[in-house]
Amino acid sequence: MPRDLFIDGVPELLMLRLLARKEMYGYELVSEISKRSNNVFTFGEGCIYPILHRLVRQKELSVRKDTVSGRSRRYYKLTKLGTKRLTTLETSWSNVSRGVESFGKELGHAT
Amino acid sequence: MPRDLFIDGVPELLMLRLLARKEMYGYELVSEISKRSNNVFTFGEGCIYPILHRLVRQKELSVRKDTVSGRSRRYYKLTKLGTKRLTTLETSWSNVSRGVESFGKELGHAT
DNA sequence: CGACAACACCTAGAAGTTAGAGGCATGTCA
DNA sequence: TGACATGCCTCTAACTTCTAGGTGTTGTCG
Repeated sequence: MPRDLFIDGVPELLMLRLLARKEMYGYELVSEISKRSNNVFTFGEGCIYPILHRLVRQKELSVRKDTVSGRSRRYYKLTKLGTKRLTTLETSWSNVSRGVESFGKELGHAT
Repeated sequence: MPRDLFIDGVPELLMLRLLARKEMYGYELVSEISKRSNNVFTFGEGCIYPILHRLVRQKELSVRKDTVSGRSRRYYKLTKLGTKRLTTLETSWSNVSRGVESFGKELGHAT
């Protein structure tokens, strides 16, 4: 089965949006994204974790280890760089989104 | 340099939208997309041609050779399969687009 | 004539992202 | 004890776009 189109970059954007509000752990992000999007976006853990690791590597997220009821968790939080990254992604998304929409409109209104 | 985000599938979508109106040739598509999008999207030939070839391979486009003022051109046109493909892409784009927007609104990220 | 831009097509390979499958370990509850 | 949900992680495959090149023709300008 071919991968879903137009998804490129969306997981990262949604993750950063959530993390901009409060720190969260990986598993939590997975279920929160599904829930908040009404199952429109159902990214698995194999999708979320690599992105998390990359963002940490790029110093856009910071990690805090904690243990809750015997289970170790890694809480991720935005750094200043991460905030900039989010802004960049929002701008980028906005450009592409409006670009595609207006492209469609131009074609629809032409006679 | 990292690849542009959120672009995945967009070239194909725009190409199909244009080809749904009239047959066009590769070089024409390249410049038309740049022009129509006010240079928001500037896909090079190396991006357009492989997609064209794949769509023909999948029988979603048909080709017609022609020679205009001494220059040979390959005109591409949508087949019935191609029309279905366009519908699929439009739906897919719509889902992702609305998903991201509503996800943003819930969080208070309205622009 | 000779050089050069514009036109028109094409390929190969790299880069980057998501998806799937699976492996661990812990705590709870019947 | 066994079954199950929670929570973390890795590896590999698959997919798409992008860069950088290559080929050949036409028209133009000095």
